[in-house]
Order: sequence, then C-alpha cells, then structure tokens
Amino acid sequence: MKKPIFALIDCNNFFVSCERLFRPELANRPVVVLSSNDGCAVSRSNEAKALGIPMGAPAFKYRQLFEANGVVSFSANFELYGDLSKRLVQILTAITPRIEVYSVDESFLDLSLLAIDDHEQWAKDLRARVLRDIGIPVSIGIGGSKTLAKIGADIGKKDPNSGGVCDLYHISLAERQTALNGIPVRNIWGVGRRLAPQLQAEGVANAADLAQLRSARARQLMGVHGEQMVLELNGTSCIPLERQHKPQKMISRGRTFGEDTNQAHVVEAALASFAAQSAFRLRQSQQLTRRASIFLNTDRHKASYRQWGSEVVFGAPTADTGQLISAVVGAFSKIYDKSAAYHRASVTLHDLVPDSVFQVDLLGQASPAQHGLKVARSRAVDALNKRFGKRTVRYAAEDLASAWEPRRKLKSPRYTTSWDELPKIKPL
DNA sequence: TCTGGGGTCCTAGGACCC
DNA sequence: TCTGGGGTCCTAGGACCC
Repeated sequence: MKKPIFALIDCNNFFVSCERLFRPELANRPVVVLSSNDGCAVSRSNEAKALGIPMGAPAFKYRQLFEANGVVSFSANFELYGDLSKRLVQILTAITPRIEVYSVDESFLDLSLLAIDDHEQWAKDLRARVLRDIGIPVSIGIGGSKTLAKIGADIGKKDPNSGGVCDLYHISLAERQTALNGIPVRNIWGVGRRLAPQLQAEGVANAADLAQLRSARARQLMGVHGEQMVLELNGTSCIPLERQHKPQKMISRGRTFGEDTNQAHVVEAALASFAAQSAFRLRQSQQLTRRASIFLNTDRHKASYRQWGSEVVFGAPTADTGQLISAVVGAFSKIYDKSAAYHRASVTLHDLVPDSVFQVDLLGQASPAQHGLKVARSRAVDALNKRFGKRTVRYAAEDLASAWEPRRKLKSPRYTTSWDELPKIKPL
C-alpha cells in the first residue's frame, strides 16, 4: 500500500462566496450569512472578519456594527449552497475516485496514485479552474496526513503570499516545524474549545509543540484522538480516506421556533413536520428505524430553562411517515405542559437498520403485508413530491399551525435550483 | 424583542453473564 | 476462612466536527 498524499480542497467563506456569485457587487464588501431565525453569523467574508465579527456572533448584538459598516446579511439558503457544492464535487471526482466528501465545503483527495510532478503547481491550477468553472475561491492544503492537509489549507487561506495553496508534504522537516510553529493549538483539527486551554496549561501552545508531546501524555489528556493527532502532525497518517459514506446511525431534524409557544397544536405541527422530514431522509438512505425520540426545551438563555425528552420504541422497524408522526405526537401529549414556553423541538430516529431486512416483530403485530402497504404509500408520496415539488403531498398534521416556522427575512433566491427564482438579466 | 442545526466518536459506569 | 475477573451490552455525558 502506497503512502497516501492528501489534498484538502476547502472553500473560502463558502456560504458568503455562494451569495456573492449572484451579487458580484458585493465583492470586497463585508457580508455575513446568518443561521436559522437570522440568529448567528455562520459564514463571514474576509471584510466581515476584519471588522471583528466572530464565528457564531449573535446578529442582535452586532446590529450597530453591521449598520455602521454597511455589512450585508443573508439568511442561509442551503438549497443554493448544496447545489454549488455538488458541482465542485463533480469536478473533483473527475480527477480521482479517491475522494472523501467531508462536508458541504471540504473534500479530501488521495493523490498518491496520480502522476503529478509538482503538487504545488497542480494545486494552483486546480484552484484557478474551480474559480473559473464554478466561481468559488478555494484553498488547497497538501500533506502526508489529513491533519497536515487541513493545516496546509489553513495556511493557504491566511497567507497572502501562498497563492491559496500550501504543500506540507514536499518540504524538509525543519520547514515543517516552522510552519507548525505558526499554528495555534486551537486551530488544529480535533482540538476544540475544551482541550485548547488544557493543552496551553501544559505548555503546548502551537502545532509544533503538540507534535513533540509524548504519546502517553497525549492519550491522558485527549484520549485516543490525541495520540492519533500527534502521529498525524508528524506525517504518519492514522485517519484514512473514507470513500463511500457509511450509513448514518441516526437522523435528526429540529428547529428553534420563530417565536416561543405554549400551544400544543403549534408544537405538534412542528414535530409532525420534523418527523416527516426525518422519515423522508430515512427512506432516501434506504433504512428503517426502531426507535424515535423527541426533545423539547425552553430558551436556554433564560433562568427558567427546562427541557423534556421522550421516546417511542417500535415493535417492527418502520420508515412510514404516518406512523412516525402519530408516534411523536403521542409522545408529546404525555409530556405536554401548558405553562411552558417551548422554544425549540426536534425529532431523532435511532437504531437504524437497512430496509432490505424487514423482520416481523416478536408479537407478530406488524405483518410483512402491512409493511409492504406502508412502503408503497410512502413511495407514492415521495414520487409525487419529486415530480411536483416538495410538500405537494403531505400530512395534515404538518399544517395544523405555521407559527413555529423560523424567520428568514434575508433569504436570497434559489438561483440554481428553482425555475421561478433564476437570476434575471437586464438588457442594457 | 433578537443567541443554529445535524452529526460522530469515545469513555465511564452499571447490569449482567459465566 | 477465603470474597475474582473478564467479557459484553447499554446508556449518559462529554468532546469534537462543519
């Protein structure tokens, strides 16, 4: 087995870059994309970062700063981002099948089997091609482990002299030391909010320090991940490329409500809607669930914070929307408290099994024939919605109320996925 | 007034088994 | 009198990722 050479292709400020594609006048201006309910900044242009707007900044706290500096805000438009992401993955897949689509804006490639003389030049060419064909700026990092490729991409993004790429593979040990010296420990893949201060207390301030940490100590402080991290920083790959996406272990859908509510029918409509979305996802992934749970909470920023959970176990695994809706609504009715100001609700499906193995439950309550009917019903609904648009056919329970729906005042059109929302071109 | 959403993996501890 | 130890499964909680 050949030693891997990883490239990480990482989109710069991805959501903002997607919005700018159709609003070119926003180049060089501070732009942010906000989370659900237009709550927090989840993507920021370089100009917005330079204004000191941190990741996750609550919009209401920064309103003054936004206004004073002409910051342009968008509600997140995941349909648009997903479509552009798919186009980028198409380009990358044509380069090599040894690709791992790690997230909506990051992919790893293993280049070790490709005939490339100059990896840095290769990365620069790819970067230019993506910019030309899709219009999204990317950073590319190259390294002998995924962790080093990540750090390379980070350097490519931040160092103005890098041309957007950084090769940490074809360099000397001393050069790598120097590069790792400039990476604060918090920016290493796998070091989060909690571990960073612990490491700093140990005198481990940057990636070069962590690369020197004794294996046993790394394990004590961070568990097996820590041991791996040290090896990866030294160029030994421990985290392999995951080509085919593994089947999901759970599926969850939830939302913070547009406004808090104590109305049972509003919460029921939300839960029904989440159950329907989860069930659809479940069928898409060709799985069945054996257990569904609901989770509700009040506003966690208030002193009266409360939370509730409840779950339903199914006699036989299912992916039927109707069955899931009645299960979650039934679970809610048992814990409903009319004095509570519900702020957020979610539905999670657990214990997923492939839909090819349908097992009769022990009590024989669900026969294969019944199961077959439900499958046919769901398939028919999915087919109609695919042909005529999402939610053309849906359960009445989803429509009992709409008061829970989040606010998205600043959403851009679905330029690339909806005929009604194509960009318009004005004749001169 | 206004603070996101959807996941994964690891670990520790208890129950239970032989 | 002596009072084991290893394995497995499950769950809850905590850490991380984008």
